[in-house]
Amino acid sequence: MSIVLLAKDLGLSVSTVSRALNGYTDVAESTRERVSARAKEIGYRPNPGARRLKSGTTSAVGVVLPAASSSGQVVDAMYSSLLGGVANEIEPAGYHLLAMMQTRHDPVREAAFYDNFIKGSWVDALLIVRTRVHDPRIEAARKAHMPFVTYGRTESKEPYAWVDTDNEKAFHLAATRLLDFGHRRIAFLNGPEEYYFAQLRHRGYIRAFTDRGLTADSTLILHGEVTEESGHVLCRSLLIRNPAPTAIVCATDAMAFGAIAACRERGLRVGSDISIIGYGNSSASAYCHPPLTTVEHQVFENGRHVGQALIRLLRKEIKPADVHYLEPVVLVPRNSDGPLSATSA
Amino acid sequence: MSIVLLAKDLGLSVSTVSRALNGYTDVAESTRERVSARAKEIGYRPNPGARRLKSGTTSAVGVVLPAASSSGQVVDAMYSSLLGGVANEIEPAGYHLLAMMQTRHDPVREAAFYDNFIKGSWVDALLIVRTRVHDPRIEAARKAHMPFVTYGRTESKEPYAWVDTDNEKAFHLAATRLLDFGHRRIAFLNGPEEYYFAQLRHRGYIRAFTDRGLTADSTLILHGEVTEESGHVLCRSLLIRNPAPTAIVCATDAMAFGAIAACRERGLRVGSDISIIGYGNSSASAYCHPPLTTVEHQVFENGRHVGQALIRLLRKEIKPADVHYLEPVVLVPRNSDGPLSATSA
DNA sequence: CAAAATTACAAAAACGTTTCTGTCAATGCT
DNA sequence: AGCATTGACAGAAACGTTTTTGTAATTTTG
Repeated sequence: MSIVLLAKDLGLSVSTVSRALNGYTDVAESTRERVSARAKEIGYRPNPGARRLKSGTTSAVGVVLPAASSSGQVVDAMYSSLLGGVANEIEPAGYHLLAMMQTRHDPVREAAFYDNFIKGSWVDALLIVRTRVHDPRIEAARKAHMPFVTYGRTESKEPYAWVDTDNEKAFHLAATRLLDFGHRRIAFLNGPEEYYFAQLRHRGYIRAFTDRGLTADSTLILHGEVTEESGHVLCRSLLIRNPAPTAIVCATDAMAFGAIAACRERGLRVGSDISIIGYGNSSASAYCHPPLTTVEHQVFENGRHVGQALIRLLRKEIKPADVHYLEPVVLVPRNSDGPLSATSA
Repeated sequence: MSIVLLAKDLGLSVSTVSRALNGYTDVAESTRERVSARAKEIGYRPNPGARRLKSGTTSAVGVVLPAASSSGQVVDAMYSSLLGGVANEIEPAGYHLLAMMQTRHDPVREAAFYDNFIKGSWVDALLIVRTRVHDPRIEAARKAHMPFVTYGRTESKEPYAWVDTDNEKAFHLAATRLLDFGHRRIAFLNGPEEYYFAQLRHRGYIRAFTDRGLTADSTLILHGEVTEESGHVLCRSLLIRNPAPTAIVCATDAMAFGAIAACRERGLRVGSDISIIGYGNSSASAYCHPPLTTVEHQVFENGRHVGQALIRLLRKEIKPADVHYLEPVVLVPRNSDGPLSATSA
């Protein structure tokens, strides 16, 4: 069912039908209605390939799914929600989401991958996730004049479009809460150093100490994957120290679960003997034992902001320098932390 | 950089260059090498839109992300892994993954959605997830001659391509283990009835009883979303009964976490006072308290099988009737279950 | 009222491929 | 030698749109 058949059926020229369907002003309102009515009737759908060839646009936004760990087998579960939020916003605007997979954690191949993808004109815009402190992907997209939004920020001289959560404030809040409880030996199970979010969280954690004239003990800051496994081994290494930390703030709820398990193995009661704060407010965090004090993080909602930004960028309603969304931070107090007890001090 | 520039550069005709690049036999081996060498040199990439228009193929596989709950805001975290596995397999073959979002849980709109998508020739093949007992999407894809693989099975007279986990065996195993422990009042927190996986799990659970001449108490079978929240409220409703169940098998680890929380609220020690078995072997299941007895479920790996099936289907190397992959079942015993204690009996 | 402007449509080129058909030389066969 | 076959390439149409340009008829303007 092509446009030429539709035109023939209507007794109009192909160009008029095309212009009618695409909202041009030089077609009479009456014929426009006649055209769209008949189009719907016989189920005409413009061929995306032809449209794409002619107009040079793809109606697609690209994203590459990063493997969560070095194993390359896992994808961070968070991306389900993020992509869901993005798709939710871009689809009403006629865009689809094209997902690729980054199988290996290899900077050289990554550059070639992105280059191939951008130059191949597969998508009209890009969503860049898991931003690193210095991220070459941003330069690559800018050079190719490909609109993009990053989820997470990066160090860049040029302005760019980003959506992010307030990592610094979140961990400032968490550490401050623990300091208020009287804790001083507060460990920090952070994510991999190369990611910018880890850097920002580090900054917030440090600032909580300096804000009250204290200095953080840098030996209590550990880096690792944001998984239960990693949280478990990292926390174990912390607990055999002397003196051991009296509180731990974790980069994700998953890490916190691992840490809680490690504490339990040592006979420590989480919430009284030791305090633990997570991040993400995952649904599990409300049902674990003890219920986890954590920081709200609405990934689906952030995805919606990304999608909106993408659309407005594609429509040139806004400049990259003007799209910044910083998710506000809310701490969710539960029972995994508390005042420094006499015993642990 | 189009093929005509490349042809001009090489002093060959466009058709010869095209045929050289696409592996036709009527081009000399020497020229083929010359062409591909020069193509790589000047960075020629066939325009996907043009190729798509001419050949009618899109190099894309479609999948629609179902909203997890009726709220329509959440996407099941499992899909990250599944899509990761799929992408991992189809990308080396030159295919991408096109993801859409099903915002509403509405059968009528769903049909229109799929119809629009299939007819619109956006993708070469489809991945259908969250199969229901009777699933109209399968008939729609078949009618449109669109190759497809389902993740999860359905009731269908005609053969079709599917990848699934052995739901029936998994819950037969879990229930049998609890029966072996001496439990008889074994509740089942199942997923929504409309999904076929729930039906199969039900069947396995029932068969565990009948296999040893027992009959399951149907009032102990509850249906709900596969979330912590749902597991929590369902389990609570179970525990106020008299007599209460002495064991619970859950459709997912998440449900089990909710159930564990409900038990703890009632002062029940999970693993001795009451037994709980989950499903999925999520990373959290190993670190919660008590560590959860569960059933292995490798979603990424299943995704890879889906991807392979899709590729072989697209290459017509195999017929839909011949692609069936049933993930083997392995029970992971941990500490959340145990023998029926004298007190609870 | 003639000229200019506007309205509503049509013709045709173009996007960059793929593939069908054609051609010419070289080779094989009887 | 004469004819059919094969090998290696070229020409040209076609895929289904969008968009530039063109052109009548109608309306507005001075």
